Amino acid sequence: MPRGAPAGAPRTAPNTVGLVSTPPLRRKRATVHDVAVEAGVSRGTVSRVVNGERYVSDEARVAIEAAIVKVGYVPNNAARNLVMQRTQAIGFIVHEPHSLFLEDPNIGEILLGANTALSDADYQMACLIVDSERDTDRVARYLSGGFVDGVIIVSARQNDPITRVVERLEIPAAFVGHPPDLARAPFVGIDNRGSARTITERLLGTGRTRVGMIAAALDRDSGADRLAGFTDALGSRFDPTLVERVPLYSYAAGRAGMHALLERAPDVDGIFAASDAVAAGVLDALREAGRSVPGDVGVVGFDDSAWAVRAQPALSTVHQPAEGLGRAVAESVLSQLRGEDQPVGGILLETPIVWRDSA
Amino acid sequence: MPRGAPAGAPRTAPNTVGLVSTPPLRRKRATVHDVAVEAGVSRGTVSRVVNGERYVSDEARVAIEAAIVKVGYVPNNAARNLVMQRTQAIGFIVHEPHSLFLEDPNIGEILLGANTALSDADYQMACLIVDSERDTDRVARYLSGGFVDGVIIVSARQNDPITRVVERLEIPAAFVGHPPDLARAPFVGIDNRGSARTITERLLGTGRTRVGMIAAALDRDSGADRLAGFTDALGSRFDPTLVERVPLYSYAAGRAGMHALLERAPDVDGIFAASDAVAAGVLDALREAGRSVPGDVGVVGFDDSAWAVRAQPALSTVHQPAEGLGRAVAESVLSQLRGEDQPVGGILLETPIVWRDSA
DNA sequence: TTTGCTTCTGTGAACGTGCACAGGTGGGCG
DNA sequence: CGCCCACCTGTGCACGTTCACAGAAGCAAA
Repeated sequence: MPRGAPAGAPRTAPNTVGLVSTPPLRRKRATVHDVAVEAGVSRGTVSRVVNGERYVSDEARVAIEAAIVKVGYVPNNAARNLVMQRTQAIGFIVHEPHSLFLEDPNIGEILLGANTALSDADYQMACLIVDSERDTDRVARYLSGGFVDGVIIVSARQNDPITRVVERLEIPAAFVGHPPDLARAPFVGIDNRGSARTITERLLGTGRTRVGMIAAALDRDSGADRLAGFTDALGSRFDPTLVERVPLYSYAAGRAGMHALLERAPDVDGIFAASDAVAAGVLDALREAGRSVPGDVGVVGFDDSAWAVRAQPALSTVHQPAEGLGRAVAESVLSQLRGEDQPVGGILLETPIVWRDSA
Repeated sequence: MPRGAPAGAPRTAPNTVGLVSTPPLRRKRATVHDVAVEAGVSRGTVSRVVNGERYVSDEARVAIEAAIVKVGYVPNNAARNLVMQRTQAIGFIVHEPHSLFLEDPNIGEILLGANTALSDADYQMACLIVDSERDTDRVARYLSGGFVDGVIIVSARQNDPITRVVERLEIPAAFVGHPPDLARAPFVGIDNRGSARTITERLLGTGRTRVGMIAAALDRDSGADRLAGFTDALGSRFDPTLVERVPLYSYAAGRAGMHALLERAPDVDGIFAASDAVAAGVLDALREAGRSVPGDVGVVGFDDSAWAVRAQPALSTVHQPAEGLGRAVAESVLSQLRGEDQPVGGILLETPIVWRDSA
């Protein structure tokens, strides 16, 4: 990528030197033509230098590079986009209510990671947050309008109308998390099932014998996979009565779920919570029931979010590399744009376990 | 006059009819020219209809509108931006470490609000997160490159180099929070001082006699103003030994600060924490020191973030209309772009007090 | 009839790029 | 010498839009 170096000397007006005072309006930006005149070459040669093509003499190259810094040339994106038939923008689609967008720390980190990768590649990120039905229409129209070259989709639902639009338009796309109804779309994610199995095994390793789970969001692949991993780890010791299902990855759901589970199985001595927020609710429920953690009950969470360090005691949990996910999903879209063929089956990132005080 | 437009018949490819099967590549988007042909008018008239200008006959208008939906015309942004000399993008600059960007709930909400207002006005938002020195250079170069028509700046520091660049380039800009070194820049914010005074008065109204403050981020106007409001409320009763200063609006800083304050003044019975995150740290520190809340000590926070409802007990706090701030700051930039003159002195939004259980 | 004004329409010229193509040089090889 | 090829350069066109301008039609007033 050519980087326009910051201008050194201030430019004088290109037109005739005269007495007419230049009005202090918008000073015009230097174009490739100005650079060509300054360097004594043609537009085409400047273009070749700017885009790093072959077949330019060293003499011309140094003259042009000097001219570029002298006139302070920066390529005009609109003109370039027009002729190249692209927009140099990637849509970042989040299909969540606004409130969850804020409460879920992962989304913010994914956004950050994606933004970093995109801006490194001189792409812009267009945030499209889908909350209401109205938003769905708006985003669908936006996508059809060709305002973006590709899209990143976070937390798509089953039968998501947005996914349909993307599919129909054949826009390069990549998902965070596995979209169940689109087998062929590239995605990045973590091994929810394997990670859940591993941390459950660690929890079992502390000598617990009655280990239960607060399972959440079973309509998502992440929720279902975490439950599956839990089941894997327990093997023949698995007891379905020790699993409490709650709808959302939330503090409130975790607290309510734990109360319900304690009612049913007071002898439980270990809990795998489907997320850190759920685990925070579990901790409070246990405290309200007079159980100590990790003395009476060991608790582990999932995500390694701000909840984890903030909880009391601090949570043992699975670290989710959210920023890395964002970076990876952006790279995937960028790679498609470059016309490279994609790895089948998606990419799974590592999820180290962080062991703290709660188990 | 639409002269015998072949309405109805499907359009064949413009090139020679032959046996060469059209490759299933990118289908070309309809242009203003296609619409003109379809409606039997000229490009200029179509342009006038699209941009809602005067001097178009009703006859032509309906024909063009029908043609637009028929061929599925969407204006090409790159072409429009090229000729209009604009980018239709607004930079959203956050000068914070990545970690704080995530921990501070306000920033996410401000982003959301700004994004809503911007996309309603058909503007794109380009997120520019300044963390390292390297980022500063990158963003400065980006701004100089003319990639945005205006900027929104969140939490600028004193002597911020980014602010300098914006100033020099004379890009339309608006700040969230008052930038101390730029008297003339439009900004939106809240009345930190007044709000701090009000909630401190409420706290005093519960009968507390030894009320202290954990003051944070005194290098920002928000931090300094909150301390000033606290001082205002106490008047002659103000005791400087009851103020503990911490660097950041963070949980950890709040907890450490409260421990330090308790060491110095064990008889404190009320605390105004500079933010909810700080207040959450204060609550934990008090619990660790064996004090009950609100029994022994009343605690109030600031922000009404997710921390507030999540804390135990739930925090009494000042509600910060973060989404509204985002919307307002975006409107300010948009208004400048329209060439309207700006209200001097900035805009302050209302900050209702939310009274919960912690005081 | 001429003149002037308003309303409406079409046309050519930008805007700043990238790319295809033509053309020019010089050297190696038959 | 003639030919081909690799290297280098300049020119014209296209991308899709907006805008300024010219011009036509209709009408009212001189």
